[in-house]
Amino acid sequence: MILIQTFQKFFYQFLMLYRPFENRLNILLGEHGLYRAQWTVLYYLANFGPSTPVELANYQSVEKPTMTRTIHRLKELEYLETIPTKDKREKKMQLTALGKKVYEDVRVSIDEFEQDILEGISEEEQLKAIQIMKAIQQNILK
Amino acid sequence: MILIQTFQKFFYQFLMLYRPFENRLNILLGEHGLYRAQWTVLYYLANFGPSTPVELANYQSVEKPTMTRTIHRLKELEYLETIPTKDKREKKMQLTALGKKVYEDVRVSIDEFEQDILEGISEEEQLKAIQIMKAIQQNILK
DNA sequence: TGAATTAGTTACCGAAGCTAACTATTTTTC
DNA sequence: GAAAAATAGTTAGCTTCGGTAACTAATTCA
Repeated sequence: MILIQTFQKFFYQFLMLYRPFENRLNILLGEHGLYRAQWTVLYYLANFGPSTPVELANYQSVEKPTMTRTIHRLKELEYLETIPTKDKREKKMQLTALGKKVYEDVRVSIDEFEQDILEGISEEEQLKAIQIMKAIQQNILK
Repeated sequence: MILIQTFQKFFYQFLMLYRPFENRLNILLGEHGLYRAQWTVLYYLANFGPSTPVELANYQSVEKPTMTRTIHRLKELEYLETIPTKDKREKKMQLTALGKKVYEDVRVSIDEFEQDILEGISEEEQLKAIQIMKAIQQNILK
């Protein structure tokens, strides 16, 4: 008789939630010509202000070349622009006016989607879950 | 003044946890010559018993061709075998003895990893989080 | 029994990870 | 202050793992 342990179930459920979430997210973003990786960059810049590729890459746990590519696509779309800094190696990025507008537009659809699938989960529960996920993330990164 | 709403934070944190988790998982699995997609199939068969590719694909929210490929790789490794059924279209899969052994071996490493990164999260909190993730998954799939 | 459905496959494409190796700056060290 | 080390970013090339379209073989339905 095999007993599935709680911690095993936890991560299995985590993976099982990720796939359908990303699927629906990509369909939604696709309507605006965007993908998940691009969206997370827009989100970061909109909420945390101008950043360099290295900051973005570290924050999102991807390698620099991955971030370079994502940023170049967003630049082609003219959603991002570089702002000069003292350090000439750095390329600090910020949203253009167009980028901000697109972010706000997409935000409306995503809000609707996210609120919809959080149906039945109280704000208190959401906050608790955020706290747990943050703690795990920190355990992984430390 | 912009206020980030709780539901936005929830999914942002969800995505932020996924990347480093998958990174570490893939490194761990890599030591055993496996990848995430393969691992989730082994997990399913070990815990839920023999299944068809369609069952696996539906359960994991991927398309049939994606599952075909993952299964073929696991078959090349001789971790899976087909068991005959009445319906000759079906290819019901189960773990071979080798597959079971590999699953158990990898399970030990993964257990250690998962318990490690759940440090500080009580079982009660884990159960609550599982329940929340399941509810969201069902909201997405319905 | 003929039509529709279902299981599985093949071929092909794309997003988004990765490493290795490079250039151009900046910082550190002696 | 010059040489060495470190850091930011890029390019090239690879892999995993998603997807769709189109197909065959078997089963179910009308």
